[in-house]
Amino acid sequence: MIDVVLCVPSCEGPIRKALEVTGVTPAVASTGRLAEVSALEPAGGFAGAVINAAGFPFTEAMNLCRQLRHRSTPVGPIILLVDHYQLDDLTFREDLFDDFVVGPFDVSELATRLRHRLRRAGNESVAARVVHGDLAMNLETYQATIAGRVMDLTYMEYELLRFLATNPQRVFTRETLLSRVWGYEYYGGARTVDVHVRRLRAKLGEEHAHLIQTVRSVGYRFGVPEREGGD
Amino acid sequence: MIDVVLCVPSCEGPIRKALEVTGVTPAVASTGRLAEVSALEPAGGFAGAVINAAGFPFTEAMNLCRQLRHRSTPVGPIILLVDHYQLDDLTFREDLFDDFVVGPFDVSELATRLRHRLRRAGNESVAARVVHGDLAMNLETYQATIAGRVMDLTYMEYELLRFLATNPQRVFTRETLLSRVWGYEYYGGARTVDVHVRRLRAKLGEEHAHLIQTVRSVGYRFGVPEREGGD
DNA sequence: CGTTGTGTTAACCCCGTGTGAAACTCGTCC
DNA sequence: GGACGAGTTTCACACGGGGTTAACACAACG
Repeated sequence: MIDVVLCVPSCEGPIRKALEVTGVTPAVASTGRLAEVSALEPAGGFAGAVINAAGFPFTEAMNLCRQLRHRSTPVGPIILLVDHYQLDDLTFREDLFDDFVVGPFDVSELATRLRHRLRRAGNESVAARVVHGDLAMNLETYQATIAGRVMDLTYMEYELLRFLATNPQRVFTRETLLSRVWGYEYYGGARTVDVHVRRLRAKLGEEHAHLIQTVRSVGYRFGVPEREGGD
Repeated sequence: MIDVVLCVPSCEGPIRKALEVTGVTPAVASTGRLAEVSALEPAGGFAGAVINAAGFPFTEAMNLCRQLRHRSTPVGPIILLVDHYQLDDLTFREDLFDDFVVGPFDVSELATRLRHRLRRAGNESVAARVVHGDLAMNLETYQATIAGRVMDLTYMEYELLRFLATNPQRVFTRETLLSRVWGYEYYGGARTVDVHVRRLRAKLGEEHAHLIQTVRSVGYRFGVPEREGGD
């Protein structure tokens, strides 16, 4: 399951970067009205919220915090982005938020705080992922699932599939794959790639084997087959 | 009653100012040895701790955090002072501290965080137990049980198992484990991890040995090898 | 002193990986 | 259309390197 973090009123620059690094998906609510927020909410609720009180009337931000806290389905940790001059306003409002960052916002600090709060809230599944159709690869657990079934991949198989899946629809020659997946100074036969593709297709299973397509006399491509000539 | 906050290794400049503003009394421990710390402790225990990891060997600071957390009379919130380049080192150590400030240290931010954590203290508690399947670890008494049976773990075994169990499903390289569990940079000796894993597996017993899985040419992972949240 | 915990070294074992050859498929040329 | 060849799939096997294991060295502690 992918964690969704509420962002108000926007998710630009360092904020988006920090969310990416942490491995969570932003849901942007520009106004911060409860109705708008609720419409964005995933089934399991938000994993957390990042509220930029610096680009927002401060009392509105506080109201939003209060409302989020009082909902029936509770939101995860609330992180406030504030300017330095707003620090005093936080006093006696400690219960409305869980952490805060002082601008100018730094990507690593923001990411560290996000991770800190999410993990302290018992959220284990903060992890970078590659998801493409029925295929999901968790980069931190080294596990890949196809249509929910765990694939038991070896190291090289995993690396190859990861490379292909992170560049869907693109065709790679065997030489490119060898240099990018195996290493730049790898010296070996091009047949190696074929065999690994074959093993991957076998583990993907009959119905998903076509996810890796052969482009004759060129190389291999990952993704659902497209119509020829449309690309 | 006056709140006393432990300060390591010193309490100068903005730190002292922030403590004054917040209205708490500092107790300075220059070395951070547990004996020195205990001598300073007031009857009711420390209200919190401010540990300057920037002016301190980082792993020593982490060890101090760990020891403070494991004491019978618990310390209040632990706030870490770090330099920007140390942010990455905080990952996977989220349980050891409650908040942090990135240098150069600003008086108002530090004071705000102190106040925030002190007022929130009691509301949130660090899990004193780690439970994962048949494994239960009591972080205060250093006891671990597997399927009800007490495991007689040594310090390092316990720390390694705790680290793995608090980050289930995630794969760690031997280097990461060495730096995060052992705490210092290691020269050679990656086999050390293997041996400790082997000893842990032996103490887990035949039927639970698989709780620590080997991910070939990557590292080790804790957890049941079942399907993950892929859908 | 013995005991216990911890890290190192080296032998052993096994799995993943790469390779060559055979079988097969597809496109092309006569 | 059939023959041919280039490209691809499939298979079996050998090798090497990573992992496991046991035994040892050494420090800390009583």
